[in-house]
Amino acid sequence: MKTTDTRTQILDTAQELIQKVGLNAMSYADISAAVGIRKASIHYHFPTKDNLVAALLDRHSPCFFRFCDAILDSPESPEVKLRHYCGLFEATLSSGKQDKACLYGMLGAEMKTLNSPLISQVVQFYRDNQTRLVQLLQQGRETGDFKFPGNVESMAMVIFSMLEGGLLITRADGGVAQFREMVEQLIQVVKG
Amino acid sequence: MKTTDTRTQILDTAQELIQKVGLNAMSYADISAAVGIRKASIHYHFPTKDNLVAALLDRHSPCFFRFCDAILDSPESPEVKLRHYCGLFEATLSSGKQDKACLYGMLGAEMKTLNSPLISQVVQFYRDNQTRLVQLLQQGRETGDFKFPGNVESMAMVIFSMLEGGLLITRADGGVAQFREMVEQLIQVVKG
DNA sequence: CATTTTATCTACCTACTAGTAGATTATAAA
DNA sequence: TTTATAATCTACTAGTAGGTAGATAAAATG
Repeated sequence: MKTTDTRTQILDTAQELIQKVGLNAMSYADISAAVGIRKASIHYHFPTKDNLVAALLDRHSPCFFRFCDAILDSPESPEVKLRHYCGLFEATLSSGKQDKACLYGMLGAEMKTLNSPLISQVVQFYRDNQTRLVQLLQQGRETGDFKFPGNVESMAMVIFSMLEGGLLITRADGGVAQFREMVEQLIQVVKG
Repeated sequence: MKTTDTRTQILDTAQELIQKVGLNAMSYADISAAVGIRKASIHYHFPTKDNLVAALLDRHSPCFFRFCDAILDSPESPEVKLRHYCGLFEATLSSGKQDKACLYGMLGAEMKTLNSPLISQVVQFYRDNQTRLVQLLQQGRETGDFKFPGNVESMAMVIFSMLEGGLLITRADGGVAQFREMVEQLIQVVKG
């Protein structure tokens, strides 16, 4: 019955706020109110906002790709793997009050207000996803499950852009049902 | 050689700033500095920030869909029309220092900090695009130019999400070249 | 020319931002 | 028990946010 340590509570709260309203609209005062400690205590754990966000991404990225690679390394068919991969994004949207978008999607929109270390972390996330998708599409082509024209790299971009954009758009209108429909359409297209 | 009127200059500057850094990171002071007038003068033209953004969207949306409908009503083939439609998005990315994303994409990310009249305007833009895309895809299917599985509505969502997400992602990494490659891949897929 | 309207200005307000200094409490080690 | 460390607090700073009051200048109107 031990309570989560403060540092983790701060990170959890910050992440939720960023996914909801964005980094620029989230303040230490907001976190303070949500966690139930004073602003200065947050500065004790994370001296600057940049420290906080960097720590957030350092924590999130390995976690996401652990899930991701578990899917890729599973004995399922490429189609099922792709479905599960897209499910990682859907999970973001369907969690809570359905008001959260992808953490890196939000930061991508606010990219020009970030300083370079953070930008690199965000860009790296995009590239790492691209790599995984290329791998998965290649696999599907070899097994004959996937039949689509063009090259796997371009197709991976199509898919990743669609997932990131789809989260933002269906959050605004249509919700998780629309998102699912969109993913299903994508899979039909990839199967050819 | 007449100079653009102040109101227009304010709107132009605000739009550019929002597309670059987002609404929450843009201030009246920023606009003031760029246009070369005092903050209070901006408040004369647009009493509140909400007024400004509403005016911005009121101006932008008709303009965008005039372009959009000109493409749809042209005598070109569906494939060429789709290419031109995607070109409207590419134009945003390739303009200026290649640091601008879609106006409505940025506002979509910041949606939860907007108040409802603005939210409606953003959502309407998404729906209006969806409508146009459905129309275009239907047309292409009838002429036999487009051959893709599933229904046109879902495919329209795939395309629009990809365009919005693609702008954000390629702005961060890859630039307009990557964006073009992604669009080309999409068109191959739609042609079947 | 006199008056009104439009547009801009200076100077300010209140609320909030990230961040700091230093006192205080709790925990753990000696 | 004493001492050091870790974590929290109160109270503050300087800067910026959106927004307002009221003076002033410029343009149009009678």
